This record gives sequence, C-alpha cells and structure tokens, in this order.
Amino acid sequence: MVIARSALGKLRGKYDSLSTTEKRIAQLALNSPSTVSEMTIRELASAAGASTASISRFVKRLGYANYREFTMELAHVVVVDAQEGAKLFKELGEGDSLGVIANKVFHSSMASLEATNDALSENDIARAVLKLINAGTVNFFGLGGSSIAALDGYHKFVRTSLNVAYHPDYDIQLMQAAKLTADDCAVVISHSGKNYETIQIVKELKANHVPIIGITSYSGSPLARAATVTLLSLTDEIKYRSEGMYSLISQIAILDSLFMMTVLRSSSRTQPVLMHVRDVIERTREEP
Amino acid sequence: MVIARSALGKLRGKYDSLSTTEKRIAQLALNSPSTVSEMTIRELASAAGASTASISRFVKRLGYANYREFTMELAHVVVVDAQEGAKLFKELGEGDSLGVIANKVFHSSMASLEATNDALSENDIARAVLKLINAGTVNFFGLGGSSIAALDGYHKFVRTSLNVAYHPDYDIQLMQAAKLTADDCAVVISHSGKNYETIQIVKELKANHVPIIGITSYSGSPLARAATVTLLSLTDEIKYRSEGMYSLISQIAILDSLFMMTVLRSSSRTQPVLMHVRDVIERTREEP
DNA sequence: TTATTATATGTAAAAAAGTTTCACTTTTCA
DNA sequence: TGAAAAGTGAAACTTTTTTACATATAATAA
Repeated sequence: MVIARSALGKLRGKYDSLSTTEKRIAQLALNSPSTVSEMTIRELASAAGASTASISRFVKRLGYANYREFTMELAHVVVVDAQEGAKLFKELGEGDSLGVIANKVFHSSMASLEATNDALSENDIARAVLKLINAGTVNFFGLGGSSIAALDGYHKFVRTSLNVAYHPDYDIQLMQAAKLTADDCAVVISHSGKNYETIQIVKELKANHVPIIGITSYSGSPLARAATVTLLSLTDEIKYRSEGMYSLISQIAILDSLFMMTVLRSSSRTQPVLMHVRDVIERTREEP
Repeated sequence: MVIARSALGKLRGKYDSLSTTEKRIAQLALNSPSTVSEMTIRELASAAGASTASISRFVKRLGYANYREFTMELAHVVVVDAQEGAKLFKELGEGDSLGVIANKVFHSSMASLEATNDALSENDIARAVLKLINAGTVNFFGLGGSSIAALDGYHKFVRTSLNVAYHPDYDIQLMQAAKLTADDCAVVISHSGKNYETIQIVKELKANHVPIIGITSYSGSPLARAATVTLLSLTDEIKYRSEGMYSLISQIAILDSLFMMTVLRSSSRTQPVLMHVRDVIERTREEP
C-alpha cells in the first residue's frame, strides 16, 4: 500500500521536473498553501503570471484529477499544520480570547468527567444502587454549592418509584436526618467532605445507622470515612479560582449514573442487570 | 483570534432551525462529512433529494460564502476526526454491566460538552458577556429541570460584584420579570425552549425590552428566537429515556464559561480580554 | 373559516469556474 | 541547422455554482 503523500510532498517531489511556469505555480503553493487553497483557478493563474490552462495541466501532472482536488489537499496540509502548533495550551493566558477561555472551561469539565469515571469502581456503584432501590426513603443532603447537586438528585429520582426527599434548609436537613432509620438511605454530597454543618448531618445519620452514599472529591475527608459507600467526584488538576466549579459537573454525572441504573431496574428486560448487581456484591465482601 | 467553529458545530447549532429539506442535507453532512466534502453540488443535491439551488442556499444560511468554502471546511473536519480516533460507544445493551452503564453516561456527558463547545460562537459569547457586565441586575429564570441550572447560575454569580437574583417560584419569577428594564439582563434557561410558563416570562421580558440571554437546546425554539443572544446547550445524539439529562451538564458548563469570563473582567490584568470583547462585536455586526 | 403573508422549494437562465483544443513559440538534440 | 518535442496562452467549450423567478406550502390574522 502506497502511503498518501501530502500535497506539499508531491510538490517538492516533482518540483525539479516542472517547467519554469509550473515552478512559479509550485512556489506559490509551497510558500502559502493556505492562501492558495482558497483561490480559484483564475486567481492562482494571475498570481503566478500564468494562464488557467497551465494551472489545470499543472495539477494533472501532479497527479490530481482536477483543480478542486488539488486545493482540497492543500487545505488538509493547512489543518494538520495548525493542529501541530496549537497543541499545547495549558493554563489560561492573560490575553486569551473568549473562545479560548470557553475551550479551557469545557475541556476542564471533560477532564473532570474522565477522571471521575476512571475512579469509579463497579463494586461501589453496585452497593450504592442496591442501597437505593431497597431504601424506604431516599434523602438528599447538600449545603452551599453542593445543594445544587442535591437538588438535581432530588429532581431526577422523584421521577422514579422511590420515595425521595430534599430540603434546601440546613436545619430541616438536620431534623430530617434525625428521623431516618437503617431502612432508609441518605445521599450526602459535599465537595470538600468536611463542611461543619454537613458533618453534623452525617453524625446524626450515623447515630441512626442510616446507610450513607457519600459523594465528595476527597477520599480522606470525614464524609468519605463515614460513608457506607463513597463515590469520588474528581476534578481536573488545573485549578482556577473556584475549584469546586468542576466538581459539580462530576457530582451530577455520578447522580445521572445512579439514576440510570435505578431506572433500568424497573424495566423487566433489564432484570439481569440487577442480578448482576447482587453478584458483584456477593463476590466482593471485603470492603475498603 | 476568532474561534473557528467547526463545520459540524455550525451544522449542529443551526440544525433545529433548518427546514425539512435542509435537515436532510445537514444529516448527510453530519453522517459522512468526508464523502460529502468530495461531492459536487449536483451530487449532493441528488443524494439529498433536493435541488442544487437548495444546497446553495443551505450553505449560505450556515454562513459560508459559497459551496466550495463549505466543502473545504467539511474536509477539515474529516482530518480532525480521523486524528481523534474511533469512538466506539453505541447504545446501551440490555445485559450491560453497571460499569458499562456508568461509562456510557459519562461519555454521553462528555460528548454533549464537546458538541456544545463546538457550537458556541465567540461572537455570541462576547455579546452575552457584555450584556452581563453592564447590567444593573442579572436575573436567572428557569423552571422544572432547568431550575437547577438557574440556581447554579445564581450561586456562581452571587460571588461576583454583580447584582443577581433568582427565585424558584414561577409566579415570583414572572413578577420579577415585570420589574426589569432595558438596563438589566435576564438569563433564561430552558432545555426545550418552549415551556409555556417560560415563554410567558420571556414575553414579559420582551415587553420591557430586557436583554435576554437564552440557554436552550433547540435553535428553532421560541426562546431561541426571542432571545437577544442564544447559547446552545447541545446533547449527545444518542437519547435515553430522559433527554434533558445531558443538557443540564452543558447548561452548567455554559454558565461556568460565562462566570469565568465575567470574573476575569474584574482583574485589571485581563482588561485586554474585555477590549477584545468589544473588538469581536464591532468586527461582526451582521448575522442573526 | 378564509384571506394574507411569509417560508420553502424547484426550474431554468445567468454567471463563474475549470478543461480542452489549437495555433504559436521555445527548446532539444541528431 | 532543422525537425521533433515540449511549453504556453487565447479562446472555445464543459461543468459547476449562483441567482431570479414562479409556485406550492405552511403560518397568521381577520
């Protein structure tokens, strides 16, 4: 199989065998492929001081079927080049355009999702799902920035057959926690995992032996230690001013996953999945 | 530097506002950009069951000067895609394990972010940021599922020097809308862009000439048409039961971007960015 | 509902782009 | 030196693309 030579390669390769006029044309294409790729045959002809006929013959001699094919390949060259150069934007530079800022934000989010996904263990997920679908009531807890994720969890799960509860107010969350039992399930969300009020809630839950699904970014945090199952919402390593920003998206994606799995449970066709959940749990009784 | 929206981004961004015939054309281009990039206008017309005239108008509507420019950009996409490598996730199979389900959810989210990022135009972002930083008060509106994104917007922007407001209650949102003026700014979030209550709010805002930043997934929706600036939160094409699920993450990422840009404004070191915002706007006065 | 207006779409003519023919010039080499 | 070969541009010709126009269809208002 013959490797596809780039347009510039062909140009350089045949350069010596070209006539004077054709060399002029080739020169133009080699010097500024991007410009030439956008020219019509007439424009190129006049730029090279040649006739359109010469250009037409020129591209055929290079092996292209027609002029359009030639410009197309020139354009490819341009793209590849541009990408090589653009690779490496790490940090947000001071003079960055809005487009670059947007790119950076989106890619940080995507990196956070990727990291979070990588860190999830099937075993933990399975245990979490089992707790959820067997719970009398499912209760979401989250304060400050994490209240958004908690609210989202409520919004999603309220569509299922589960009994769910969430209250934005801290005092009510605390009272709610006091009412739960070992038959219920609590989903506690906290980026840092050590917010004082959140920990008060966790203590209350522990006192009542309520199963806790903790969603936090720090595996060593009080929340992570106290939780029955911990799901980590990792963030992209490059931090801006507000590091909690990208963890929200990871938190939500975790909730999405739990939601999807819970929904699938009710579908009879996906009963096998549920069986599999139990299997996974049986198979791994050791625990962290 | 103006961000180059990819051809696919443009296609996805405008897709919803296209006519039936044009959707057919767009579909072809989205499905096999490489093939289409090599077609003449006639071939594409017959492949799409349309006239050459329609194709010509179609590419102009997308913002290209002529058909050749369009095929050229499609060819670019091909190169970029080929380099990305294969993305092999398809649908969720019935017997999929929990780990696979999680993978799928996360990758759908990432794909949604990618599509959303692709479809954002720097021009639109710039206009949105300018509206925000010059507004007397910034007001978030969102009902149902989108209330979460609205709340998130409030949470983020409340840390800035801007005056922000958000109320979860519909009636209060409506009253709040009635109080705003042309000096304020409204951020209206709605996945479908056509929720009845949301549109009532939009009408109220329009009556008062309040600038509207619309965040929705459908470029042809009433919200998108009414908004001063529309930012599209695209979702991965593969839909599950609840398609709004992945748009939340895109919505949040858009808000993150706006937030970052707004924050950067207050840093004196990044004043150039702001200048650039104005530049971008000056430079691009046409367009919808 | 019907009239009216806007939107979509294809046909066909015009314009633009690209290719080929042909006559003329220059170069090559016996 | 002079025939054959190669190079070139003008113009005829073909193909491709755009635009103008007419018609159909959908949306909107009375």
